[in-house]
Amino acid sequence: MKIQLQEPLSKECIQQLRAIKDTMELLSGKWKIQIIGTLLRGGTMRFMELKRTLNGIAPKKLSNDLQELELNKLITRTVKDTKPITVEYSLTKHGKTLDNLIVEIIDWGLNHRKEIIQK
Amino acid sequence: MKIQLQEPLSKECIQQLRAIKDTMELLSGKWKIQIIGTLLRGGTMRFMELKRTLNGIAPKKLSNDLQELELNKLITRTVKDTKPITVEYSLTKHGKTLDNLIVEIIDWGLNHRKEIIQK
DNA sequence: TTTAATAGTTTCCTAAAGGAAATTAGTATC
DNA sequence: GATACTAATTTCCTTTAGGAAACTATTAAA
Repeated sequence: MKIQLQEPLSKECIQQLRAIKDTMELLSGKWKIQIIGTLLRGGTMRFMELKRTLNGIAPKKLSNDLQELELNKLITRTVKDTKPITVEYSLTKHGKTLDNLIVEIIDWGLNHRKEIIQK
Repeated sequence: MKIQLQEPLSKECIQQLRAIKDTMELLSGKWKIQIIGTLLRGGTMRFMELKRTLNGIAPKKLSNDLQELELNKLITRTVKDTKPITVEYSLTKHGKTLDNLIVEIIDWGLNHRKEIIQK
């Protein structure tokens, strides 16, 4: 019988696991990446514009997700003093840094579908 | 009053949204990326080895997630005919293509933590 | 004055994710 | 014969995610 001693994980490794957790908690769920991707394409958009483009999202969900993304400094929310009030959402500089990651996610997903289906 | 006509999303855009969905469904959850990341570092590993390294995972969860990853051709499961049975898990070639993506996720997460905390 | 658009919030419900603890079954050591 | 290690599976439970529908409040057009 072999007793396997466990080396404790290195600090670097623990940091990396935490980084994965941070990123995935932010991006997990059905809508968040779609919201960010839509804003990447569309620039500044209003609530109803987002709601229409993200076909099928419930207003509660959109509202909640936007709040969470704002808390994390990925988007800004600006209330315009127009006649019927309008609210504009756009990505922050920090939010735009998700561009590369989203491209990777898309590329991997496209390739994965090929891999799974045709073999 | 302006009526905003909606152009239907382009085929390319629909494909991209589907690719995001595919990738995120596969990687979402508390443990899957950690399992893949661990196998990327550790090469071939046994069930109990994984369980010890992924500090805190319930055996049921590990078992379920491994099955799901195997179904998606990201890992292989090999039963060894040893005295107490051993089972080895390792990444497929396809599974290893997640390397880049995971690096991006880690890098973004590290940077995000700086961005949020110190400002 | 009814209708519609603005941007949400509230309530209620279902489904999925995930954890804890016990169990299984084969083999091997004490 | 009791204990322990292998790799799970089973049962039960709580938490979280997310959807549907109704509602609020303001403004403006028909």
